[in-house]
Amino acid sequence: MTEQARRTQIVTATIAVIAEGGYQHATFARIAERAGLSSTGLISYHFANRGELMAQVADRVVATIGEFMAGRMAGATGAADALRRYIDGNVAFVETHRAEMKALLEIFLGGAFDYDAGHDRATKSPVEDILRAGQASGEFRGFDVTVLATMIQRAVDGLPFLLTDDPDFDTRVYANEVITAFDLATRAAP
Amino acid sequence: MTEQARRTQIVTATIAVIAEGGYQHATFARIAERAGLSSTGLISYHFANRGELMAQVADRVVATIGEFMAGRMAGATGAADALRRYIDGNVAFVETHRAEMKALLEIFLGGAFDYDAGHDRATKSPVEDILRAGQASGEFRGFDVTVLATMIQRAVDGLPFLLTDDPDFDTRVYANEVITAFDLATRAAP
Amino acid sequence: MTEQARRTQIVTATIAVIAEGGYQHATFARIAERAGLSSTGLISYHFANRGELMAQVADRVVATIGEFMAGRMAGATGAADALRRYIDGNVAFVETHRAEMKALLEIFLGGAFDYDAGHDRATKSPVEDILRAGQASGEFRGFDVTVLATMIQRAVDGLPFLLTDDPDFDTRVYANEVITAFDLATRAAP
Amino acid sequence: MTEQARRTQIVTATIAVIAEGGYQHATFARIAERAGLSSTGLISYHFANRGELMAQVADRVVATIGEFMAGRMAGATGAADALRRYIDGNVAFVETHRAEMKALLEIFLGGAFDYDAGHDRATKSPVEDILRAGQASGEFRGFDVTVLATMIQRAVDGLPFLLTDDPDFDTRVYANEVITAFDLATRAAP
DNA sequence: TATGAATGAGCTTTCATTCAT
DNA sequence: AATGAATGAAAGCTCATTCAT
Repeated sequence: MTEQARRTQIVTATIAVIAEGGYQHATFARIAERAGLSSTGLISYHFANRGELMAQVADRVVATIGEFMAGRMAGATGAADALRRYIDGNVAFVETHRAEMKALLEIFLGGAFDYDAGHDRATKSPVEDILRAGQASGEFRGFDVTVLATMIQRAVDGLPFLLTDDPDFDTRVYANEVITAFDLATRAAP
Repeated sequence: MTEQARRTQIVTATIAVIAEGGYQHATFARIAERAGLSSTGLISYHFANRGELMAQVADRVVATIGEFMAGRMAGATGAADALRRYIDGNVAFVETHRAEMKALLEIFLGGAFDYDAGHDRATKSPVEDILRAGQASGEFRGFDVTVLATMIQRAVDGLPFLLTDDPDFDTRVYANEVITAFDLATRAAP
Repeated sequence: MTEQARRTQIVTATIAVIAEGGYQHATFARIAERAGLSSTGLISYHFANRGELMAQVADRVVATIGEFMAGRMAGATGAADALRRYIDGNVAFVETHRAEMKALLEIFLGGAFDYDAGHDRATKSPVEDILRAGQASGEFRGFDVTVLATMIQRAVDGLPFLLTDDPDFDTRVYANEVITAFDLATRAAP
Repeated sequence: MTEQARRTQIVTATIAVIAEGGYQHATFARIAERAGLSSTGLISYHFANRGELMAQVADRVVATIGEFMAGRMAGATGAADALRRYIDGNVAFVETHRAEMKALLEIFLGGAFDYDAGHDRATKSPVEDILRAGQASGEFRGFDVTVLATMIQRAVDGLPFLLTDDPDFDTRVYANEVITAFDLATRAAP
């Protein structure tokens, strides 16, 4: 088996284990079992330490989101439309990649792992870019970009937790309500 | 030293340790060291197990928030005003109780501890009550209450994380921006 | 409360706790709770250490057995009759003092406590005396006294274990069978 | 070192430690020290928990007894002869496997470990089978099988304790006396 | 590249015992 | 004589990581 394939396999197993039992529950033993590995030593062989494995998991999910969102954002007709697409796309991603999203949030919140800087750069920046563009074009009013970006990102990231409580919650309702709310909250006065 | 005083002291030390290093980092050894205890056995002596200690920490913070917010909410002139006070009060609480708030969020997100039911009842319900009242009085438009309540709570809970990244961020700006945004997002069309 | 009364109370509680949960389960905390004491320190105050407490428990039960058996053995008409009374008396004691007997055996078998010397002197010797007397009088055949005494004592001590497995086992059947068996096994050839 | 060899080594060390100091004394630390292991974690690595280790010890000794006794019982010419061989075989086993036998008895009597069901099935049943066969063939008289089986098993199991008190006691004398006694106690009237 | 046994630090928890009051 | 908080050693167990093969 090639090195790359092995790493991919381990990362995939890690995502599954985290999504099912949380960050704390995701021990090397459980990941190895899920991946069908013969030894936990194999994980250490391919990743320098636990932190690197978790970073790779985060990277993979962030990359997957990036690809997914790129298709969703393409052809946006303006900042308001872009924001709408951003929210809708993120919710759509959660619908189809619930485990990945859960794993990503668990890793960020789960402990010693300090990935926040990278996270922010990877996830908050696009929203801030949209917001700034909308203010420049006059579509959006003059709010604090950091605060609104935080609010939007947290609204979007809140869906997996809501789904954990109520797995049958209608994600389309969630998307539409969040889109409407931030449309009202950001648009420039007429 | 009286039992109650000791328990209080241990809970206080636990809050500090969690706020600094996160839930996972908060081992009995570190809590004991921070509290100046002679052994971790003293923690077990006063709390049945780790879960009970964390539950006590959560209870204390929730109670503190409750008292604080009761004073802030008193005299609200309507749903819109109540929502404004709710957001402003929560932010004000974070300003003065940064460690407590961080600890509370860490415990909820941090692992095996299943306090979610209580948390929701204690924190989401008040917001939902305000939103429903505003819809009934005609102050608010006809949004989905669960979604908006989730958004508001997550916006408020996001501040401690933002402060972790940038400890000097202006919390008044945060409060005002969130208040304005949700005022726009919830108010009924004229 | 007088010192003697307190010691008696603690010994009584210890017997009850051991009989219910075994030697290992009988911690100072559980004994104190059962006795209604305010602190485990009170046990340490009245007994030098755990070993002394257990020795006192054993002493008390042995003394109780001794008194009980003295009445049963009085008026024996010979060695065979004495042996019959010994077995019957021991079984009768177990019937009426199941907890005490269980506690005694638990202590002997339960651990670091080395009470065997005293136990043997207190419990095996009487049987050996009977057997020797029977051989001297010609009632018993010429067996090894130590071995037969061991067999008899172990047969008698086996009842509590049999009762633990099957609490409804008929103790009278047990007594009569053991009496008959050792009558046959010890009597001199005609 | 292979897993099986390590498990065997740990079981062997556990038998030695129990035989010397009793069940309670046999902590992971002492077992590891006796086996020359680097840490107690190695025991946990090979056995799920303390109970499983003790069960393995019991299983090993029971299996060893079984093999030993199978050779001894083969070719028995009747129930009386089988009983003689059973007693003699058990005593012979104790002669050559004193530590194993002590360990087995300690584990059964030593505490939380509930192996009784298996023990009874493994050790009491064979005796009961012999007794029932002897009653059916007319070799034995009409006693209660459960009681006599208990007596015989306890007589046999008593030898290790007698040897603990007096290590030089002649085991052949013990075997012959027990055989004679139960021969007299069980045989049918002429 | 993979194995799997081994390591050792660290975890929570239990407990008899001590001691100031 | 009694209290009850405190102590500290020891327990079983978990886990990421190492290493010889």
